[in-house]
Amino acid sequence: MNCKRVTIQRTSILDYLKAVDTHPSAEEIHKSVKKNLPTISLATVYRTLKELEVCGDITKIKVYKKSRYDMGGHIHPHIICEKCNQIHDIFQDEINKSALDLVDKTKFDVRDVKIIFYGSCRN
Amino acid sequence: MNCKRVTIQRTSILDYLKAVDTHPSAEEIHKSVKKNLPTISLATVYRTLKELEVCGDITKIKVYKKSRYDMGGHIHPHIICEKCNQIHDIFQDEINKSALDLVDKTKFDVRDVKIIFYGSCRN
DNA sequence: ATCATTGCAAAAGGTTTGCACCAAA
DNA sequence: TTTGGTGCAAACCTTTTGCAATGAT
Repeated sequence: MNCKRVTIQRTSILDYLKAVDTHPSAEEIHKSVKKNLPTISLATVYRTLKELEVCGDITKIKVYKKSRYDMGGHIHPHIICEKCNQIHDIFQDEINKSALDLVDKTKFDVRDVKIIFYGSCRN
Repeated sequence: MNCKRVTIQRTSILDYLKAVDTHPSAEEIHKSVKKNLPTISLATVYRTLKELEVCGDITKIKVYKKSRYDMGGHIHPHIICEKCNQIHDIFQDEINKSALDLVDKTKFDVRDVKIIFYGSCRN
């Protein structure tokens, strides 16, 4: 972590994010981390998540009103299932690449793409 | 409009959205429509926008905390300029199409894609 | 006359912030 | 010791909602 100080709160949050392959919300993260660190506050979770996002270590995905966080190693598209209300990762790099290739780079300096599909998974 | 009743509020909002080629927020829409219809409330703007979105007539784009609305005829990618903080339309249909072609449709029933580029425009 | 729509004000709900205290360096 | 991090509670801000009044059909 490229923070100035390594605290138990920060390492706990990061450990949790590393361990999990879902896309938890701040509240879910808070609830889980609290099990081993009962005094941690939601505010700290938000502050840490913001840092991690700015550093590019995690991706924030807005679903309805809540933000969900993804610590998947590299940027990839997601699909939001409107039936089960879950976020699924799509590990097809070509999608991101082809979008980046196609966009008109004479008009824009592109830094990042977020691609979100909406539909339903076949669970 | 496929609403049950045609009111001056609804037609005003729709007329405004049709006239404009930017991506106004609910507040901006409210402010503009108010000029000719001083009593219209923000709540009505939100209620109307929600209807239009459900009907598929407009697209909602979240930027930071606010929602912005796009009534562009068909779905297309957007780029959010991190310098001027504006949303620009990208009219390159191939981007959406290639994303839709690439995503694994054996696992998902895809209804819609939202593609947002982040970067800067060359203004 | 009916009942969807409106305006108002209050509530909701996720996220941020001020501040005093605490702890990593 | 210094100064960044934390917890708490209050504030924020956009969006939603309950309700009585209004107006389209």
